[in-house]
Amino acid sequence: MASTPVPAPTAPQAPQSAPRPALTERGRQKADRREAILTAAARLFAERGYAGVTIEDLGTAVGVSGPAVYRHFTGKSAVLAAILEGASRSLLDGGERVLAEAPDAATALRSLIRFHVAFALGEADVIAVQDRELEQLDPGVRHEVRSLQRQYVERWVDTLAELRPDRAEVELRFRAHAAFGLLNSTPHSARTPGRRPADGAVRGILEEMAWASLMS
Amino acid sequence: MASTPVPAPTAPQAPQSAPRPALTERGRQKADRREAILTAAARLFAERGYAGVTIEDLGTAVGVSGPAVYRHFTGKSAVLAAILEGASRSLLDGGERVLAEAPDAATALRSLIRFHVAFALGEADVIAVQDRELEQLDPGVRHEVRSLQRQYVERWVDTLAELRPDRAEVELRFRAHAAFGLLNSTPHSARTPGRRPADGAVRGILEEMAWASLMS
DNA sequence: ATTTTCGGTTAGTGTTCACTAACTCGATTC
DNA sequence: GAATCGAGTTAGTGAACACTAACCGAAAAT
Repeated sequence: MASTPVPAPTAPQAPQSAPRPALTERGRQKADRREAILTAAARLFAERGYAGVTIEDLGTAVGVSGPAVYRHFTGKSAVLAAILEGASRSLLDGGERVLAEAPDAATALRSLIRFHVAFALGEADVIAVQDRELEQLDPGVRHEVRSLQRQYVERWVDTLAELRPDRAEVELRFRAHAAFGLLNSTPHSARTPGRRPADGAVRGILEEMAWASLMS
Repeated sequence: MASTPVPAPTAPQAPQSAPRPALTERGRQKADRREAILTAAARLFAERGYAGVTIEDLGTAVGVSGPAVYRHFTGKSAVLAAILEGASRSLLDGGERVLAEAPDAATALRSLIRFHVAFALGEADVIAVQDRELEQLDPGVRHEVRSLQRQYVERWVDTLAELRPDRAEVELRFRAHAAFGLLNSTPHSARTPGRRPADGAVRGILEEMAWASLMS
């Protein structure tokens, strides 16, 4: 299983509302800081939970203090929203990119699994947050994120349906969710370091387990 | 796969410190209320997260209000501690009971899976909390819970090692964790109701997926 | 060179919330 | 039957924290 190349997980990008890309010095520094806040926030939210992190923590983590964060986000929940929207958009985009290149359903499923494993290993913090803190979102954003997640799941379900037309869609959807649970377990094991196979091996094992569980 | 009977998940029980079981009226009512608080707390913590639930919420959920909870627990974190200690103890006890009766490793693994599926489906709230809120515990209790969880995992690893002596222990441990991720995904799907196979089917599918992923 | 913009600062402000104090009243004990 | 106990109540109290106000100074625009 060293065939189809998998696109690297895209960095979460500002959803819309880039009022001025601004090639100016300040504009670039601002974008960098925003990105730094998002990365630090993902790590902190993953470690201590959304409610366990203060705005002050967020600022301190990137070397500014407290209310400076409000120059980049309208509030604490907007930081969470940006993380989760970015994650679900990256997953959906990546999934679609992967499917567009797959010649048949079996390859498609293999590629989806490879892509998702790469994402879960590369963005463990984001995955952990996405799993845990969906409920903390404002209703509007929550609906948006749920919609993106649903679309991503449907790509898996469609692919599985080609491979196992004998099975009901509702079963395939349930199996896809269970497989996500399996693949997204890496942040958990990552929090218990040391007791884990080498990084290269982890990829292969997860891919094997996911395939076996889905097709069993 | 309708053979070995699986013991029902034990209700989480008071860890130690039962200063007086007290067959008196008041004693029984107090125990009932304590139990009611734990059940309600598990549901609320699962829904809104530990930090998203107030002591007032806990009281209201069982028909008393606010500070009455302190008659049963020394504080909010003690409620979480009781839930997580109960859960990890139930899992370990159940796992050991199941292993004691298994004639061979293959049956043992099948029984472990059946037991864990039953627990995850029956105590979805507790499972969700155990997955998400471990970090919120006071260090002492956290260490205790981690130790119990570790012992439970080791039962799985030992069983797997008999079936797959060719594989390194560290891989088997990683696989066990991934399988837990798969099995513990049910609270997630449970939060998205309707879109899920009938309860009877869910059991079988999860058991099949877990077995396939572990033995692949 | 002057004005404007804006990402940063420190110092509040109002609210939420865990926990405590003081008391009440029925069940338990003597 | 009187004394005690203890699970409940309501009314604080203090701390943490999201967010705002007012100001500052350098980069950007004119």
